[in-house]
Amino acid sequence: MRDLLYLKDDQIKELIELIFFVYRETYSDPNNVLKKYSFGKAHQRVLQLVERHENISVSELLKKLKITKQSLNRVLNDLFKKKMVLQKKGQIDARQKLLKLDKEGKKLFDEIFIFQKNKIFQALKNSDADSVIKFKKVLEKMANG
Amino acid sequence: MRDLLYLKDDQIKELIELIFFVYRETYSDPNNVLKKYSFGKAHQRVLQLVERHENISVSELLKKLKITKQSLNRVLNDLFKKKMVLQKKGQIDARQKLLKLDKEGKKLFDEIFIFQKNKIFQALKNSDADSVIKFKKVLEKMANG
DNA sequence: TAATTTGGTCAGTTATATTGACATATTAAC
DNA sequence: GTTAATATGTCAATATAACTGACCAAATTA
Repeated sequence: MRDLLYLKDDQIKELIELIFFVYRETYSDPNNVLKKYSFGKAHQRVLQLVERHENISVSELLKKLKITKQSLNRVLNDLFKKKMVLQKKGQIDARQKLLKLDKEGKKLFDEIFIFQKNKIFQALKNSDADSVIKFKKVLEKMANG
Repeated sequence: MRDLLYLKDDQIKELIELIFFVYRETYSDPNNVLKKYSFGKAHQRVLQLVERHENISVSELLKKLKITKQSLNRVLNDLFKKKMVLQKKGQIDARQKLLKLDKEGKKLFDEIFIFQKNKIFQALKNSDADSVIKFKKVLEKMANG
């Protein structure tokens, strides 16, 4: 393991702690919004991934979420029932189910997004563009386990 | 809400997605290590917080974790039984139980830390110091919900 | 003394995940 | 054209980490 001389153990431990807090704050339920539909964090994550990746297939979604299809299916069926997500057959491969947000899903996504955006803006209002861009680049490097 | 002109909605959505992935990757590895003691992520988080904040009280721990004391107590009792965490009465306030890592806890913490450190080094080996420092500063701003 | 804080505990419930087994339709390979 | 692999779905049982609500004891503060 090559050493990063500017990164001491204590700083790494701090980083690890911070990542937990930031994750939790970013995803800390826009609770009241989700509870209206008896949805939880699992539904929120699916909504967000489907929004970001329109026409994503179930198996691609599974790879991103790293959960079992049984778990995903429970959540997905909830979302279908409440008209949040639409499915259509894949045109190239008819076995695939391609997913995208339905009207209700877009509404709910936006409602959640407003909370998150607000929170991020509050946090970053005094940060310069360079910092935020570098922040995102480092995040990208760390995201691909 | 003041606008951050350099941050478009799509970039914020990307950020939110990345934060999820980074959290998961940072906290996912040490599973085999934890399973040896039938511990889970909940135990890991307590270990890490107690390591970072020696002599933390139960109520401070609760504030950081944002879970109920019933949840924490289950985890904490597991850790006591396996000699991972030590408690001592607060000297100023005898109601308080101050927590720190026991010998076994230090060993387990280190085992987990090696995984996480390795992963972070892999991710950041081509990043300059400035990026990583700015990354951490932005994280700090975002961590205080 | 009375109220508050710190911590613990019992019991029941919910949300999200797991494993394993099995089923169906579609596509790819031989 | 049969066989194998892929994409998806479903039933059932289990685990984990959280929750709510009720209640208790000891120590500190007002």
